[in-house]
Amino acid sequence: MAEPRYQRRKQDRPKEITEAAFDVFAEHGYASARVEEVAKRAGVSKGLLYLYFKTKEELFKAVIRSVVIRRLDALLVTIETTELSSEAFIRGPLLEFMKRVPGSPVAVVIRLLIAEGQRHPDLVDYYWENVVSKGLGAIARCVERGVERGEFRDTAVTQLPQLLVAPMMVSMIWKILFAKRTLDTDKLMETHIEMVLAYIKL
Amino acid sequence: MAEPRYQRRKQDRPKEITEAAFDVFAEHGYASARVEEVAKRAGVSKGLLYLYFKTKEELFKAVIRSVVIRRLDALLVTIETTELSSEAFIRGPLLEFMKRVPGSPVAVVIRLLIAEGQRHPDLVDYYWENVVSKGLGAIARCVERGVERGEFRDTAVTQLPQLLVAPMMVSMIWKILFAKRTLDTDKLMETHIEMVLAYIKL
Amino acid sequence: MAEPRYQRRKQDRPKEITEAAFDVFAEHGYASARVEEVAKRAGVSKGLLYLYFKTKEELFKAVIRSVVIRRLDALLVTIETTELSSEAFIRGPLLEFMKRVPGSPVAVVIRLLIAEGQRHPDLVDYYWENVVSKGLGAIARCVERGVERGEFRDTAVTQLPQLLVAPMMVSMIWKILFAKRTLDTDKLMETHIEMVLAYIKL
Amino acid sequence: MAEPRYQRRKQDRPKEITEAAFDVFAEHGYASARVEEVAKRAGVSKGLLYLYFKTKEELFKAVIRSVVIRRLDALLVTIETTELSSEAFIRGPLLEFMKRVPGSPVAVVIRLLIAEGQRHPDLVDYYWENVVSKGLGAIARCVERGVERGEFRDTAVTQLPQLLVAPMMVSMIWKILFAKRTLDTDKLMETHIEMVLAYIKL
DNA sequence: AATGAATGAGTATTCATTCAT
DNA sequence: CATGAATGAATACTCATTCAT
Repeated sequence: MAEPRYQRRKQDRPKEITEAAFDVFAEHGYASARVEEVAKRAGVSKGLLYLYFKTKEELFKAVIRSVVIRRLDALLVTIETTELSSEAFIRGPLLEFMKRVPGSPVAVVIRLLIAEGQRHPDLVDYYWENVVSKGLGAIARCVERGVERGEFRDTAVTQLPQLLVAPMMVSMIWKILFAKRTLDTDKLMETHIEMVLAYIKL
Repeated sequence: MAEPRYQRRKQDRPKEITEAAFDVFAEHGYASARVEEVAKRAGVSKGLLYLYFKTKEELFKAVIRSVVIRRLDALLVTIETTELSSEAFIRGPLLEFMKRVPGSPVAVVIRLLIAEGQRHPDLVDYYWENVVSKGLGAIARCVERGVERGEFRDTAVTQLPQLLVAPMMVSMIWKILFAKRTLDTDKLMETHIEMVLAYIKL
Repeated sequence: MAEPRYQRRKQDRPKEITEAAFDVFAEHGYASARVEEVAKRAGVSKGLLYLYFKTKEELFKAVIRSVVIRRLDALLVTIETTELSSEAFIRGPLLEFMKRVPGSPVAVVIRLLIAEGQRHPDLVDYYWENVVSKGLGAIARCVERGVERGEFRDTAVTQLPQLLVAPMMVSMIWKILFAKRTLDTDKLMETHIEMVLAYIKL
Repeated sequence: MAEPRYQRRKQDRPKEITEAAFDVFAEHGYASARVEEVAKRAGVSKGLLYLYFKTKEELFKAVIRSVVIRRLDALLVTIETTELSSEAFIRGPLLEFMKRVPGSPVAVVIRLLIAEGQRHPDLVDYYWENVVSKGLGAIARCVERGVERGEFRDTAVTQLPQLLVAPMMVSMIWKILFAKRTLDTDKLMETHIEMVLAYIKL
């Protein structure tokens, strides 16, 4: 009767909890987030929460990790397998991806990492390995391939993929801090990409 | 030779305290910073600290403000009064300034604001008015002048000075989070400026 | 044989705590009472205490209220339903009641109210409505009935029931302040009642 | 030029301080009164205050004592030397005196004693010896004299002078606690005296 | 004598974590 | 597994008192 639901919930518990935790951390930051509030929002008792996550810190790490994994992989695969020219890829899928990031949970994670990173170096390492280094590596390879194919000049951009994503970072910070001051972040990123391409195209 | 327990330095106290507080907040963030440690580092009793700052929050705000004011004004004045061409100014003083920021206390303040901004909107407003809006405004005017003088094309950059400072933001975040992964932030900014100038120059 | 550290007595806790708190407030007054001592006497951790009472002030109010409610109602009912003559009632149940008050917890509450009333006007209001105004009202009605029945003259006593309870107040204050100086408070009240009755009887 | 004032102030300092302290204690009670506020209101530095009174408690005691002494003596002398009959004295000077008390500083002192008495037994002793026992003794003697002179019957009132002052106590407590509920305290005391006299007169 | 900056012990309150049920 | 009552260490803030000036 009600059992299937019960079964299902049991399976989903960790996810339900990290999702509730994500919201709470997003709202209050790590230090000011209450474990109790996480439990309440997850519809779970405090005790049960501690059954799944040994400490608040564990929970925090789980939250960061759970958000991180998803999104990126699709992009990475596309980069490796795409048949588009590098320019087309940058103008298309990459720009699209960058536009989505500042409003996504990733922005929250970045904020949490900036705030708490110093006290959780392993988390930063994790994030570095799974997101930043992978992401930047993929972009670098995309540019490289453009160079190899004779689309692009060989410029510092090949070594510094950060140059491509910089406006995404700015947009993210802007949304976090200055939400009430409008900024056309799409335009920002489009123009930036334009600029970069003008600079590197042969 | 014992240090005097009493010192009576009403004039210097606020600065001594905010400086100690800056260090502590920089290390731990707002929530995890202990008032007692601030006092200890300032070589002062907890009680005295509360004589100068009514609450921990007040102290935090004083710290943010004390860091903010200084640096920027010199640059702004230079922008308004310089006899350099816009290009020369951007390549010279502005780039220099941008290179210095990521390693300066401003980076710490940014980090604190990103972490705590949501709970201290007045602080964000303060920062916006005194730093961001002023700074971006000055850069925008510099570009504008370049356009007026026939140095530059009229591009989106005129409306989006964020495009110029984006790599500075990236460098800052990088230093905060990934200090141990080297990144040639100077090269990053130089290349970026190169790119922008190539894009906007007639 | 070690006492269990955990007890789980949600039902009884509030009463256990307010009772301990009553003792502590009685001994030290509000301001000098330490929450920690209340907890200790209640055999409870400080944290638990705050689970039941949001603040020390809340606890204080709960204590006052918990003492107030009880005692009076029986008397009030008796006054309304008694078949005794007013004189017999005053000489009997009322006098008995008055004799008991100065040694009862009510005396403590009065002391606390006198001490702290100014800073807790709502508590004074509460006490006024639930005790003083009810009690004086009932006594007034008792006298009035005596007048209606032709037992008593219509004197100022009808309007000023305080005249009947005055020696109870004196006895209370005396016990609070001058416990070590003996005073036959029973005799005091008996004589007083005698005096009043002599004055109002036809 | 300004010297005389300086001299004068020096003489008056203790009085100025205790007067300021009286106000502050009256407003906040002992525990919640700030020494700093006393100093400020006395127009004196905290340090100087501690030159005159070793501790807050000393200051408190000085305040209590300073208020106590005055008023009573005049009455006592009058009682001993009056040529009025006892009845006339009670109806006249004594009643007048009683009427003045509830609105006088004495009421404040009583409140402070009720609140703090337990922790300052010596103060209670002091008050007992200098005020209560003297005052009640004098009233008792007045009644006694009435008995000796054949004005009054020999009743319990002779032994329990509290019976005469009871409504004064009630009025005092009333003003302290229920200031906003009107009570004709003069009428209360007049009627009471009437009652007592009717009871004890031959 | 006079000041008020400085001290530090003391206290209410919070919250991650535990554990009897 | 699940609960939430219970714990207690941690921490911001206060205020009587001291003492260099």
